[in-house]
Order: sequence, then structure tokens, then C-alpha cells
Amino acid sequence: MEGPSLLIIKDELSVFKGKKVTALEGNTTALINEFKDQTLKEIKTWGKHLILKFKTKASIRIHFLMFGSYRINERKDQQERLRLIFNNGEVNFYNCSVKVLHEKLEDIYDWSTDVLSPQWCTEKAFDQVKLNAQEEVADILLDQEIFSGVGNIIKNEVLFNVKLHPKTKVASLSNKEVKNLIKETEIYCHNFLRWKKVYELKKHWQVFRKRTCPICETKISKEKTGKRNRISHYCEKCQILKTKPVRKPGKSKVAYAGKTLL
DNA sequence: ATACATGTTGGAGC
DNA sequence: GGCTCCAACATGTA
Repeated sequence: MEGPSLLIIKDELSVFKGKKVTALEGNTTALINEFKDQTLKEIKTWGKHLILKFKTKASIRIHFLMFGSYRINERKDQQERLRLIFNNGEVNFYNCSVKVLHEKLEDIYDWSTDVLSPQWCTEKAFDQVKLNAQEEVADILLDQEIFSGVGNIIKNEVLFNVKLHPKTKVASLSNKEVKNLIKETEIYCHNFLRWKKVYELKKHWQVFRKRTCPICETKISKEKTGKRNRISHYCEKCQILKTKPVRKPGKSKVAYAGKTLL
């Protein structure tokens, strides 16, 4: 479940805004009793976090991880992790992480890193990316402190769109390329949301779980990359592995480490 | 049908 | 203390 999907859930849950929770059920180990008879004040998201904020100021945070799911006014044939019953209906969450937050949300969340937030700040993202020069681009896009909400689908599709090999190091990119990467990530997140709303997200996948490149028909490579060890789907022909040219001191000629120039 | 994957956390080990 | 690695969680899909 990636960031854009949470905006859809947030929207669907808005029917419960201002309603009182009459009962809570489920096998979560989080201490949720305090929310009985409390009024849901606001539904927020931060990246992949779904935050249900109550009038008391305490919140329930849901993270869907890889296999989380939910149903509104409907139950799956499966033990729910958390069920919230309101007078006008109920929501069920499955296989997710549930956490109770007592902190002020502004104290623990920085919405300027949330790609889909109105507060999203591309300049901040630029600075953060530049601070991680040694990282591979595939790893940096999954960094939730920089690109909150970006998941592996978005990562792979964005890297294809900007024609960068997932193992390219940030240090090998020009400032212009970094800015472009950030802008394209923002654009793809908005497209993801738009496409998902009309059930045509998969139709737009170009490399993620695809067999061949839509441009050159080369077989899509699929391998785990980077320190995060997540699958990267990419076209080795269209997506360039940029490497920083090593310059010999005092000479303008480009040297290639380890290779003999003939 | 077996393996993999829209993800993160916490603990072990160094 | 900090860093890295890996198990754990759990289920729909290929």
C-alpha cells in the first residue's frame, strides 16, 4: 500500500468524520479502549501512515505494510486487526500495524516530506537527496524521511520515466538531474492517485512486473538492488547507469579506472 | 503450487 | 552507541 492509495482510503473514511465510535474490536495488541465513545475528529495521512485523530487529541495510526487491507461496511472472512463501529457503519482493518499516538501530530510528523501533501517541499527534498551522495537512486526514493509515501511501484516507474538505472549513485547526478528526479516523483505520485481512482493503475505500469520494455522491447531486468535489497524492475538499455567520470589531476582527459585506454 | 512481494520494525551481532 | 543484517509478520497472486 503506497502513499497515494491512502488518500483514497482517507476520502472513503470521511463518512465517519464527526461520528462517535460505539465499539472497537479486533486482535490488535494496541491499547485502544480509550477510544470507546470518542468522536473521530479528523482523518490524516502522512506517507503510508493513516491517522485517525480523535477529539481527545489522541490518534490511532494504521500502517498497511505489504499485505494490509480494509473494508468499509463489509467484513472479510478473516480475523480483523481492528474494527471501529460507528452509528452509521463500520471500518475493518486487516493485517496492518496499529499504534496509538498520544503526541501532538505536529511534533512527530513533518508534512513537508510527504510527496502528496500540500506542504510537500521540493527544495527540502533536494537538500536531503544531496546529503546522501553515496546512496543508489533506488534506495533514496524509498527513504520515507525524504519521499514519504513512495513505495516500490512508484520507485520503479519513476526511474524508468527519468531513464535512470536503479543502481546509479546520487553523486553521479547533476543538480538538474536530481531536481528532475524529484519533480517526476511528484508527478508520478499524482498520476498513481488519479489512475488508481479509476481502477487503471496497472494499465499504466511500464516496467513494474512487466516482461519487456515498452520502448525497445528488451527484456525487463528484475533483481534486488541496494542496501534496502528491494526488487528493481528496469530496462538495462533505456535506463542509464551513470557513473561519475574520474578525472586525472591536472589533466582534462577522462580516465576510466581499471581500464587501459588504447 | 511454491515462491514471491505495493513494507517496516526490532533485536542480534559486530 | 551506532551500524548492518535478518527474522518476523501475513496473504494475494503468479
